[in-house]
Amino acid sequence: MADPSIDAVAEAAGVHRSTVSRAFSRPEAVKTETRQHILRVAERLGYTMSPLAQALRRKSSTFVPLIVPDITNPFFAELAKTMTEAAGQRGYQLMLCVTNGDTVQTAGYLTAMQSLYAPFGIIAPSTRVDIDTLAKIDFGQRMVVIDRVDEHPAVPTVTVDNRRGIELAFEHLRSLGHRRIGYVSGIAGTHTAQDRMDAYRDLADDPIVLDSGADTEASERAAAQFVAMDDRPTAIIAANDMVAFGVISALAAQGISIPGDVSIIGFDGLSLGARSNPALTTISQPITDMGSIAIDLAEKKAADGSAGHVVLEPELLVRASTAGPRS
Amino acid sequence: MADPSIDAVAEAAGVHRSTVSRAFSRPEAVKTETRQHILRVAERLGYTMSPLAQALRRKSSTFVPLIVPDITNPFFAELAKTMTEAAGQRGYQLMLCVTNGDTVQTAGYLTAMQSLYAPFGIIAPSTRVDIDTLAKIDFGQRMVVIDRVDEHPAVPTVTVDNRRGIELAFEHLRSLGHRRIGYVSGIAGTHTAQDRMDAYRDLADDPIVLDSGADTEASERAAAQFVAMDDRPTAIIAANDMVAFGVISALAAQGISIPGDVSIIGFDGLSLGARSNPALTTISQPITDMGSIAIDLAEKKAADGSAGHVVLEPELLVRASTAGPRS
DNA sequence: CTGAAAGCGCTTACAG
DNA sequence: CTGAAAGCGCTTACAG
Repeated sequence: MADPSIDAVAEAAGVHRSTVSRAFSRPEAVKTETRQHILRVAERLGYTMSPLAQALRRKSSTFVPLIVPDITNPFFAELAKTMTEAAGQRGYQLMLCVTNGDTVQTAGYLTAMQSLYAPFGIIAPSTRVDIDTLAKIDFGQRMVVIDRVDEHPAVPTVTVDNRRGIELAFEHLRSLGHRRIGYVSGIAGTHTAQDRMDAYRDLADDPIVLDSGADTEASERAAAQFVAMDDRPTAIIAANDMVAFGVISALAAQGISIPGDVSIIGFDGLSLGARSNPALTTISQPITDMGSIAIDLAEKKAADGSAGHVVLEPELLVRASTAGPRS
Repeated sequence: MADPSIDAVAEAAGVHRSTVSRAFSRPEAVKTETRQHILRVAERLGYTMSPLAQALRRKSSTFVPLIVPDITNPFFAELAKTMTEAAGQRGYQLMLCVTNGDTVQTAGYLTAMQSLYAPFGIIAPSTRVDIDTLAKIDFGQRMVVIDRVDEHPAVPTVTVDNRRGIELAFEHLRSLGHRRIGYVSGIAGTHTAQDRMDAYRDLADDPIVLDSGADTEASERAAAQFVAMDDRPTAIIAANDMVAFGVISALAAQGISIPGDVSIIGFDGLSLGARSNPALTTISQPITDMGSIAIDLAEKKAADGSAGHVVLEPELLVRASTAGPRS
């Protein structure tokens, strides 16, 4: 049997469909008695309102897209999880859009969400979007991005203080006694990656940047490079946890022991780090906060046009991949 | 400016809106000349059809839900990725629904998708749904599940041959010279988990089942148990890759070397296994095929009511976590 | 406080 | 091959 429509409820309750509509969306505009009667009838009939019809009529829906480049990357998966919850609590339906780094795909999602009357959208960091073309499409004006966006101050953003994170990593490593501290970066091109790298270069006494990239081979290159060095660093800061995992795997395959021969610290605070070998010491980002803050910023912009820029504090999370240098 | 509607295109092209509609959805029903003119005008105006209005009118949409318990689990993330692609190629829009194991949430998604006129849906393995209540709701009749569902042969399913996978693991380990082969399982309760465990018990000469569960602590318990044994197994089969990672981490923390002291083989074939320490030997599932097959099954059922049951072949993927036993 | 009417953007028999 | 009409399930000024 088909779902009952608003007219079916109206008829069964002996009122006009506009009254049924009000009973749900503006309860204070309907006499209590009438409303309760309607609600009861609706309940009995198993009525649920069609979000489609509602969105079409209102020209606004509760679908909010989260655009990520790759859901297979645990960082985005964790972000998606927390954002799904944050969105749900506020009455939105998060729609996960995976672009695989394809700019055309991204544009496609944007126009699709526009036709779905999404109130706003969230763009995850390192999603390749041309912010300028974004500015051209109407829906583009309603995106908040989880990254820095210097050129367009009107775009709300939420980020972690990457410089502070790298600083925490140095503090931890130095307090352990390390002096020669290297760095391995992931894919270049995002602000986040850039900020971490810049912070490393500023803060290192003697910067040693190993070969980088996000694929497994890049990790192997970095490991090979490390092994070939005369004066190896005693500790390595990885641009993010996934890079750290890759480097640890490649280094261990070359017989290097962690943290015995070299300490490694990651960045992101993935829960996966708890079950890696060794458990990963890392700089953790408050991913959970990011989700709700992103939504807050979007709502705030919709309300008064203001573009907030929130910067969150990272934290040191000590596990087992760092120790004092071999004496 | 608002998106142009079908009427705007019709007016600009000097035809009736029904003709515009046909030009898109039943091109062969419109004179070539007229159609090309309409398409040109639509293009110029930047017209995109409203999926909302279309679904409402047709009472059918292209939204297909993929219901997963936890997107943070890399297996589901990989499944989501491949399914997104498979769906996209066939003109569907995959909507990822994360339940966090909550049955009420799941039911909510189901009714939501029903009101969105989803043609069908996919349920990932180990998603806790009461198949019987599923049978009651209308949309429930149009789900395909990626797991075994013995009680309801009318539900299309796609699975990997779990028994064969465990067999492959034994073959690999035995050919390496292992005789005492243990097992660590994940969360119990799914058919998949059950099938793998049953296969292990059948195939082992002398079953040794370590403490199990999916959390980090369970891994630690399993490791502690292993360390305390007088006659330790020389190899361990883990019910899935995530469990393998956890056990390796916990074992290594106790000073056990892998594969030196004990070989470990996983099950799933996550790409993450390539960057674990050591890189994980595993039984890989054809996750990519699962996505497109699930959709095929759904379409087939919609077409002729038949419920297909596809069983896929697993493969041995040798990496670095297995080796011969210490002699 | 409630009803009647118009309309959101589309599709699809039905005529012609 | 094309147009005119009805209608999908809702909402929201406008009357009363």
